[in-house]
Amino acid sequence: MDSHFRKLRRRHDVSAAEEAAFCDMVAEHRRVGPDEVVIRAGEPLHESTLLLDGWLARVKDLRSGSRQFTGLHVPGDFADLHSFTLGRLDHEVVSLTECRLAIVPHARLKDLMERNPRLARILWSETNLDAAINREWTVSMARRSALARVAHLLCELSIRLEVAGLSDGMTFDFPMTQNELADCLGLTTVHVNRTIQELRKRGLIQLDRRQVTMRDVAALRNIAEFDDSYLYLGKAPL
Amino acid sequence: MDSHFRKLRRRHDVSAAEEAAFCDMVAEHRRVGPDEVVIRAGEPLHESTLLLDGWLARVKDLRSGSRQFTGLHVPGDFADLHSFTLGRLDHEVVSLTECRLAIVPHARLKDLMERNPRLARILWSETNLDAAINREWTVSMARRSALARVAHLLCELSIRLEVAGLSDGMTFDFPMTQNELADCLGLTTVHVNRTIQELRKRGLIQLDRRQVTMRDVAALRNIAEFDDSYLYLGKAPL
DNA sequence: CGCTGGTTTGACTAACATCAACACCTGTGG
DNA sequence: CCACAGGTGTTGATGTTAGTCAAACCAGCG
Repeated sequence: MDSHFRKLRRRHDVSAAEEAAFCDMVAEHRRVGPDEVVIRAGEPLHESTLLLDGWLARVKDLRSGSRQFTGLHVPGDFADLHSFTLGRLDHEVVSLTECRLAIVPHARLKDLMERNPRLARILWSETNLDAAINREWTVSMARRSALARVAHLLCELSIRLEVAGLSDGMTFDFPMTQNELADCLGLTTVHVNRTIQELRKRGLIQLDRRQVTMRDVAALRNIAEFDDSYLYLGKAPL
Repeated sequence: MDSHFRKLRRRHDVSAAEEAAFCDMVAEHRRVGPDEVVIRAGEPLHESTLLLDGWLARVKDLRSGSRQFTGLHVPGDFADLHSFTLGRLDHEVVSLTECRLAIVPHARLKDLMERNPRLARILWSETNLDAAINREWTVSMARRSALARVAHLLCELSIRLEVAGLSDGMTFDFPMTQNELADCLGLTTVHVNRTIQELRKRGLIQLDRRQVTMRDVAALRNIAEFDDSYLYLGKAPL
C-alpha cells in the first residue's frame, strides 16, 4: 500500500485515519503471474483492483490482430477504479509482470462514498488523473514522432515511478519488452527497436530488458516536448 | 438542459427530484461566440461548465504550432467536470460554434456530493465516460488509418448526438471545418480532404460544412471497426 | 545442446506530410 | 455593383516516416 499512499499524499492531505479507512476497504490480496488477463473486457465487475507490485496494462484488441495499450499501471495505481461507476470495462487489463493486487469490493466503495465524501472525491480524482494521462497519450499517438513518443513515455514513467517511490528520477526497473513498448506507443517492434538505438546512439538513455537509465533528462524532455503539468503533481484544492 | 438529462437517463434511473437537484446547481448561464478560448489551461477553476448548445473541443497545443483535440463536446456534455477534483485543466476548452453554457460552481458540487452520494456517483460516471471515449481516440490515433479514423469519429458522433436528441442516427449538423477535423484526427487538412473525398466516392457519406449524412452506416462501422460498447449505452449498475 | 522469446538488421513499400497553387464562397467597403 | 480579402476546400508533385517482410542473431533454459 505504501506506493498508493505516496501517490495520494503527493496530491492530497491524507490523515492517518483516512489511510486506515483506505486499508479497510481491501477485502483480499491476490497474486497473478506475468502475461495473464487480469480483467476481461465487458464482464460485469463488483470489485476494483489496486496494484501493489508489478506492472499492468490496459489493452484494446483490434480485428487486425494488433493491439493497443491505452494505459500503463505501476504500483500504487488503481487499474480499474472506473469500473465502480461503469460496471464493466471497455478494455482488458493484463499483467506485464508478476503482480500483487489488492481487491476492493464496490460495495465498500459505495459505503465509503456515503460516509466520507472527502475520500470519495480523492478516489474520483484518481480516475481523473488517469484520464489526464490518457489525453497526453492521445497527443503522443496523434502528433509526436517515434523518437518523441519513446522519450515522452520514459519521462512520464520516471515521474510516476518516483512518486511511487520506485525511481530516483533517472534509473528505474523497466520490465517491458520492445514488443510491448510497440503496443504502448502505436508503433511496430521493428521501429521501436530502431528508435531506441537512436536514443542510445545519442547517449540519451541506457536500456535493457530490466532497467532504464535516463542519461540526459533535459534532452529527453526537449525531444518529447514534455511538460509535467498533466500529471498534477501539486496539491489539489481543498 | 434537455440534452443533458437525455444523456443521464440513458445510463441511470433519474427521478424528477434528482433532475431538479441538477438544475439547482446551475448558478448562471453564459453565451460564447465561435472560436473563443472558453477555459484556459492551467488556471485555477472554481466552477464547471455544462454545454447546453453548440460544440466545444478540448485542445492541446504543441510547440510546433500544431494542435490536437483530445475530446469533442456536444450539447449535454460537461466540458470540464474533471476540474472539480483536479482544480485546473491540462488543456484548453475552445468553442467551435456559438455556444450556450450553464455554469456550476464547485461549491455546489461539493454540497451535492455530501448530501447526495448517488448523484455524485452519476457525475463521477460522466467523467469516466469521457475517459472511455478518450481511450478509444487513443486507439484511433495509434492504430487506425485515416479512412478508419474519419469513419470512427462519425460513428461515435452520430450516437452521441442521437443520445442528446440531435440526430436520427444518420443525419446531423456538423459544424467543423476540415481543418478542425484534422486537429481532431491527428491528420493534416490536406489528408482529411482526400479521405473525405474517398468516403464520398464510395458513397458512404455526404458531408458539407453544415451537415453530415451517413449513407451506409454498416460499411462505415466496418471500415472503422466500430464497436459502441465503449460508449456505455446501457444502464449502469445500481 | 537445441528451443524459444526477444532483439537486431536489411531491402522494400505504403501512408501520410509537406509545399505550393488555385478555386470557390461569403462578407465587406468603396 | 464591383473589387477585394480571408477563410475554406481542392489538386498535384514530391518527401519522409514508419510499416512490412524476412532472416539472422543472441541469451537463457530445459
